[in-house]
Amino acid sequence: MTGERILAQANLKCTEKRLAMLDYLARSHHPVTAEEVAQHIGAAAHVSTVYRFLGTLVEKEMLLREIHQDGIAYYQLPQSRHCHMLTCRNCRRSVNLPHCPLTGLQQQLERQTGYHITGHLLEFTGVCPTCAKKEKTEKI
Amino acid sequence: MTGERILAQANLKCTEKRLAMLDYLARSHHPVTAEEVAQHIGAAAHVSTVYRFLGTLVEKEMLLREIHQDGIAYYQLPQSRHCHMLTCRNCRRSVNLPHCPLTGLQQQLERQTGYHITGHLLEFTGVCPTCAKKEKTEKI
DNA sequence: CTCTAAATGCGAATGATTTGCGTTTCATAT
DNA sequence: ATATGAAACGCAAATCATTCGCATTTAGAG
Repeated sequence: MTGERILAQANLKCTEKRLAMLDYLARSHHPVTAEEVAQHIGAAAHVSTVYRFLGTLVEKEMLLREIHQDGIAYYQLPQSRHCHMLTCRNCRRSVNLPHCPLTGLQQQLERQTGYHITGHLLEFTGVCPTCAKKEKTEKI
Repeated sequence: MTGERILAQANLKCTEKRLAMLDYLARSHHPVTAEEVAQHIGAAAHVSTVYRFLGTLVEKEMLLREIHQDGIAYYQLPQSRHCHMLTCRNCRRSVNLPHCPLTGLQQQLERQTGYHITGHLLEFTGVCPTCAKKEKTEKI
């Protein structure tokens, strides 16, 4: 969906900065931080502007926000296929799971609990092969 | 496991405050915040002391820390069966999943990525039946 | 009992995020 | 095209959980 369309649907004014932010979000195929958004858009925007805009979209349920285990909020446009991450606790490098393994479970859970489930967070933590090798070397 | 035993195994000195903290953790059958620990122990301890002690235990992998979607760290002693939560975004009331559905997936993921996976976080967000009813009423 | 390393308290520092407010810009009606 | 009110923006100060530095106290080995 194009940035103009998203803004119209959200009933928000169309500005250069907002289009740039949406463009960056659409381009990123993984969750990104507000800081990253602020840095990677051509039209420089103040961090507070970025936070405010992203927050507004989240309120309108047109953007997903998840707080990862590093304590930082990551944002992503809701795509047909969202993904989850496996992050190295040492170097923070992460790989994505190819697809979300929870869709079926979520439906089952809704039936069992009566909750209307609006989202979920799944994050794996571990040690990547490179760091595992390093740690082994250092211990000798 | 008793508090004395945990401290001995962690190679940490045995103090009144630490025993109180461990006691509280053992008594809580759900993840708790550092703030809660500080408030609910008889022997008053400074927050920084609580944070330091909990942090030390986490480092030694004798305590689990997970950052929830409210951005706050929750701690729990590792039990034979850990669980995950489904939290109402409105009233914060939560129900537990009966068991962790990720064990198999995690092993498969280790094979595929070469990462050594040390933990995971799974958290569902939704609206509980009570709040759903309320929201519907308010909209009329 | 003595002595040292570890534990504690306190306050200041940190870092992501939010907020208040004055200024600028969008977009709608004239 | 222009005026105008509302929304967006920039900036700096506030917030809040968490961490850190340092001086003081205490556990527990010898």
